[in-house]
Amino acid sequence: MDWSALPPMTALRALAAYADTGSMTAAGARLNVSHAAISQQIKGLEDRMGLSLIDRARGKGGLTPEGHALAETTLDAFANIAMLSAELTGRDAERPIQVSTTPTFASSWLMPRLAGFRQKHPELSLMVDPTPELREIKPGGLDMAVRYGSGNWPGLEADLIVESTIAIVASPDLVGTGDFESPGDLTQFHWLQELGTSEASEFLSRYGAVLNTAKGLTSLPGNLLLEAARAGQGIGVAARAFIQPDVDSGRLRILFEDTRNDGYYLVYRPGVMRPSARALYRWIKSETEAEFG
Amino acid sequence: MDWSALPPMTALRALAAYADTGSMTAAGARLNVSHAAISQQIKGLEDRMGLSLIDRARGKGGLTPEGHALAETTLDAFANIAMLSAELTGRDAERPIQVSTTPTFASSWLMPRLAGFRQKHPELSLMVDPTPELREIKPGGLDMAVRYGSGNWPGLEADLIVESTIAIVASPDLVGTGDFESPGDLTQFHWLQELGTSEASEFLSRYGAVLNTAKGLTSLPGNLLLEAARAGQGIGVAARAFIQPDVDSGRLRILFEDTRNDGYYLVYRPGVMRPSARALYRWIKSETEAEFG
DNA sequence: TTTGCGATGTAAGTTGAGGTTACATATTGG
DNA sequence: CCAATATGTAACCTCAACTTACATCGCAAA
Repeated sequence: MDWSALPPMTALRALAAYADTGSMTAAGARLNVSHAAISQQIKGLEDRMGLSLIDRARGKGGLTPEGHALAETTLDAFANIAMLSAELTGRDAERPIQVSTTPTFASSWLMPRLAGFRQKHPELSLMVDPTPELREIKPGGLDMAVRYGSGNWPGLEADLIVESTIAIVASPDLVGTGDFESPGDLTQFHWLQELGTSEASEFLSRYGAVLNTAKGLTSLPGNLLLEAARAGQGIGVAARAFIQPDVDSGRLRILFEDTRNDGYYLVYRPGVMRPSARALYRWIKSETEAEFG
Repeated sequence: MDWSALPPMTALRALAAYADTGSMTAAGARLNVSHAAISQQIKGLEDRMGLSLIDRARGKGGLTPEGHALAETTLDAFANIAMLSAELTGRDAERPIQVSTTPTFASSWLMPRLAGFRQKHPELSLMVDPTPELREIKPGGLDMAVRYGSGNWPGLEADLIVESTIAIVASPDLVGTGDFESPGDLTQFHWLQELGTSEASEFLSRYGAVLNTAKGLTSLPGNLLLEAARAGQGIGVAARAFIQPDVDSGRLRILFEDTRNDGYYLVYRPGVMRPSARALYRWIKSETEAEFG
């Protein structure tokens, strides 16, 4: 790392503020300095780098592509630092814990038990975001996420909390009690597909190549899929761990089971976790250990 | 963005240099300041944040977890800025263009045509890195990458350059000329698996669940897979686009073809691209357009 | 066209953050 | 126990980054 290549931070800050506000005067106000300071800083930066950063021809607020790129990168870099430092100093203690989970995990596991966490930590507030895709986990944003997979998320820590294969299930009312040779034999039935979540979608999208002669396919959110399968409306693909009650009671049969033993992981950034998030982390770990471990 | 929450940059720089070198004296030397300056900056930062960043109990170079986290984030943030600014000022004009591609694309498409690029731009130097995993594309590192997928890489631009499905292929000498109902019917043959690259590995890892009763499976790099398949050593999984010659000449038969129409994408960061990289970008686009588009 | 106003550029002077030097105070290995 | 080496602290210094003041520009209303 060549520190001497770094432009002065004050100048970058001025540029970022200018990009953000669209005017020197406003940028000055934002940073609690005069407009002249902004003007001088930006000019100094342009001199130093030997290229123009703001586009003086157009109406106000114009940046050249280079200026825009530099402002973006700067803003991003500074924001990361600001968020982390807010976390470390505890200035964000009251900010809600933010967790993203797959819809299935949220409805099948988390929601039923949330009251227990609330009771244990009444002072903490929590935001649960059940979305298919994993968004970025970073200081100031998501604290952690629950994802289905093999535990390999580059740059992130991942603790296995619930081991579970993927199972192909159906109501006995639909498929009877006989055996099937391969998933291909099930093409005579209607299929239920989960809307793009990590548990089943890849599995299905691959089998889809084989099953595309099927009798049709309904896509619906994960929490409704099991209900539909129980009602005999089709063949469903679901995480094994959350259908045991249905199997025990005979409402669902497991027709095939993936041999790969993936599972639900608690995913988070390496390093220090803020206290409120750590409380949730410990609670999820102990609850799942008590239940599955 | 709350600018007032930002710690002073000089203090962060001092901390990062300390983390990097493991000593105040060395950090001072690195930044061309005295050791006392480092000491004062770090102490000031600790005061301001209200927590200790360096671990004075242990042997030298010790950072607390908080200090470590802050130093990491700072280093990353500064490095991004430094790299971008080097690009913008053209100070890295002579640095080689760095491209990462999948092994298959590198051996089947890029390598045979590289001489053409060298001839057109003799002054540019190029580093091709054929690796399965997509590493981070950022200023100062990778300029662009060629990946197989559906074109959805969050935060990155991706231009489709070669459309291609995934095909299951084999030599007629091995499987004869008859038809097969489903991939499951091929379990009687030996399979050739590509070593964890994006083209075929996910496809295969899913079918693996069905095919795990197979007669065995050989894993080998992508460029050798086709040779082995031609020689009748097993069933192979490969990108459709690069086996046309083999199909035409009768060396390989296509047994199944994925219905999903993914392809090879040229992946890069949004924003300005440095001139040398832009030259390669344009060359790849025009070559692939002439050939496939 | 003139007038007025808001934004930006430039010059000159001021100030405190960030440096220095100097010295005191650990810590370590021979 | 004594160099030798690293870190903490104090007192002072200096210039980068600011301010204020004024010139300039573009534009819209009179």
